[in-house]
Amino acid sequence: MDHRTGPLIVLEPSRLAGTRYGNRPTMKDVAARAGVGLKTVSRVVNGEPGVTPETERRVQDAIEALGFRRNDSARVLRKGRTASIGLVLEDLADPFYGPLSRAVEEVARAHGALLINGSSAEDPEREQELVLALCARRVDGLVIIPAGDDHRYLEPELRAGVATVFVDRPAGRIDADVVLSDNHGGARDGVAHLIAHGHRRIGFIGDMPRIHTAAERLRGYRAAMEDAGIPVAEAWMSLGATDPLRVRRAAEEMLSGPSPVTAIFAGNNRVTVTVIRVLAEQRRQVAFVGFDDIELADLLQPGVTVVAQDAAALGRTAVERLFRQLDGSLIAPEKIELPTRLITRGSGELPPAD
Amino acid sequence: MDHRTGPLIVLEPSRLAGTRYGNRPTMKDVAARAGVGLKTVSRVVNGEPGVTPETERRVQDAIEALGFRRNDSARVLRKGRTASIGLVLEDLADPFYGPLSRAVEEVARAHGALLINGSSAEDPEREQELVLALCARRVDGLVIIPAGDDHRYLEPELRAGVATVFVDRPAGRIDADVVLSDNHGGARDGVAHLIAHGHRRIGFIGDMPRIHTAAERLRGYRAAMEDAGIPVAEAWMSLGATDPLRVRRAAEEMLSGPSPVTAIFAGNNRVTVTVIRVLAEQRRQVAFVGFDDIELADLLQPGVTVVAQDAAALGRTAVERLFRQLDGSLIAPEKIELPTRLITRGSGELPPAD
DNA sequence: ATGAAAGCGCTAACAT
DNA sequence: ATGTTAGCGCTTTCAT
Repeated sequence: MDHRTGPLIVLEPSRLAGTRYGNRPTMKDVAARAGVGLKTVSRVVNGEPGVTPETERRVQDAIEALGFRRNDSARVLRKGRTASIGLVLEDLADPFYGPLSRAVEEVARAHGALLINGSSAEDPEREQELVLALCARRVDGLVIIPAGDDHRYLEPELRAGVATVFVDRPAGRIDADVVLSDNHGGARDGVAHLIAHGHRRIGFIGDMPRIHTAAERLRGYRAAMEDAGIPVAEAWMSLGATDPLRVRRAAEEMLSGPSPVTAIFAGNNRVTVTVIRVLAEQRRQVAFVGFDDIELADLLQPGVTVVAQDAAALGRTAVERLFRQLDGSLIAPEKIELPTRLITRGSGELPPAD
Repeated sequence: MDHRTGPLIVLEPSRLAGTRYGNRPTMKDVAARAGVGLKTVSRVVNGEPGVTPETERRVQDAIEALGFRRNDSARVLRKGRTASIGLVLEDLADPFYGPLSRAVEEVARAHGALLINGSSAEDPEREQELVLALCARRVDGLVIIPAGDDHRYLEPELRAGVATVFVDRPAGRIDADVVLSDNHGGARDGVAHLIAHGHRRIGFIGDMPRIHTAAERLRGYRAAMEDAGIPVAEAWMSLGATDPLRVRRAAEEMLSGPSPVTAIFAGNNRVTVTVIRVLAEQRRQVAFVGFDDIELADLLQPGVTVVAQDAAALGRTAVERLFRQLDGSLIAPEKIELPTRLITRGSGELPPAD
């Protein structure tokens, strides 16, 4: 993927045929009906002073009679601010992003801004497409959970003043605000927890290695193993897509053979749900720790020990920083790392089976 | 809440100070730099024919040199279509809405439209605020999971041609497209399932009665009981907020006393997670069926029997209908009801404890 | 207190 | 093949 401006027509109205706004009334229409000037209508609509109560009433009546609603497209064009921010994430349906989106929306709302939301489906080109479409709409700011690792295409936008914060994963090849979880430390703690409970043959199953969080968590795994002086076998590590088939195969492989792993560390919540299914089918007890908390983790037998990150805090921190960029109270880009928390529920405290 | 036009300033840019677009280059700037006319730039940017390759290259170079990005606000103002649709739901963080949002986004994307997303937090006023803000931005269409029960405030918008589809719950006091699950039938089937397994004292815990789905599911419960000739005690039914404390108390009450319920039917996924926790603490085995499927329901002991609805299909059906409204191939509003599916996993097949 | 005129950046319609 | 003009609906500026 290059970062040329390229064909600018990213998202086209396509089949959206039809009449312009279905002939909506404008301020001009309201003015005519109320027998006042256009500017007076504008004053009333925007609650500006300088209108007698009597005039105001006439205008309000006209507004209601016509079903007038201010056209914010025109307003935005004139004012230069859209009061909207864009959120680009990987998949709206992933439960990890639910609380994050909500946190972003809440803060945006508090600042009077709307949220435009899009999924990259973990595809760097689609991420770029989306981000540029949002920029074309002149969103005031962007919260990006990046799929790609080269964001130089954003340089003109940053220069033009689009507030931008990257979340969950760092920006690539540009200098920008970033809010992350302590992926390395969290994974290291989780694996160290397994080691402390007597495990030495520990498997790691994670997402695709090009994803920053996956790579960092793997590093954390390696660090914990090295700290304990345990040499890591290649067969204990499996990175790749998080679809159930791939993960299942990876887990089953680690659990078979002459010296199977006695514990598994899962790199994210999608991996966790599949690994737990596989472990439930095993005769032998296998210890487990997963990155990301999941709903009902406490009710499974055994309870699922996890390294939890605070998705809502990630979103909140990011968007708060974004609005501070917008009001000019922020100078240099920064990297913020939020701590993770080990929650012990049973699965991570099982002893080795052999 | 009235449905007057009211103060139109719903979401204001507030503290979003700053310069207009940070002085972004316009087509005029590009034209000047490339030494061509404004319209030629427009042609290049929009991939229209009638530009020699040589001229096109000059324009492209100028675009890159200046970091130009078309201002879609201006474009929208001229064209009358925003190529965006609004999705108003209850809570972005509720796992039920994840797949629904994603389905809406996917179809929107296929039609070249962006998604603007907002949560009503189950507050009718906030719903109206959001919807009207979206209308002011001239979204081409709205997908609404309504919190309120009076949508007459939308009449001017509908007349103006804003495509609108209600999902999960019906529209109130206006004639509009609606896509629902078969809440009544699903609940009736779920409760009948419990009855078939020998239960007679069955509790129902649901969401607030003013929410359509909650009321319908309660009706389904009553229907099943009546079909079986079982008189329903008031103490067996509890409707209210879905916060864990309220639900816990309701469940514990039904399970205590001289003749406790032997089975519980939960009205939605939020209720389910709490009731399952309560049941896990009971000495006695209590049968359970919940409305909405939940992740890992198959791995709990016993597996959780549910009446599943297809959230993605709800979203997809709704937004597809919306685009058919937009391209004019739709005439009268319709009510579409999608079937639910009973998934037996164990908890619903337990016999009565007494 | 009210209004007229200019112009935000783009596209449509019409020249050349 | 390319450019000119008008105007989308609003806000800004400046008169009255």
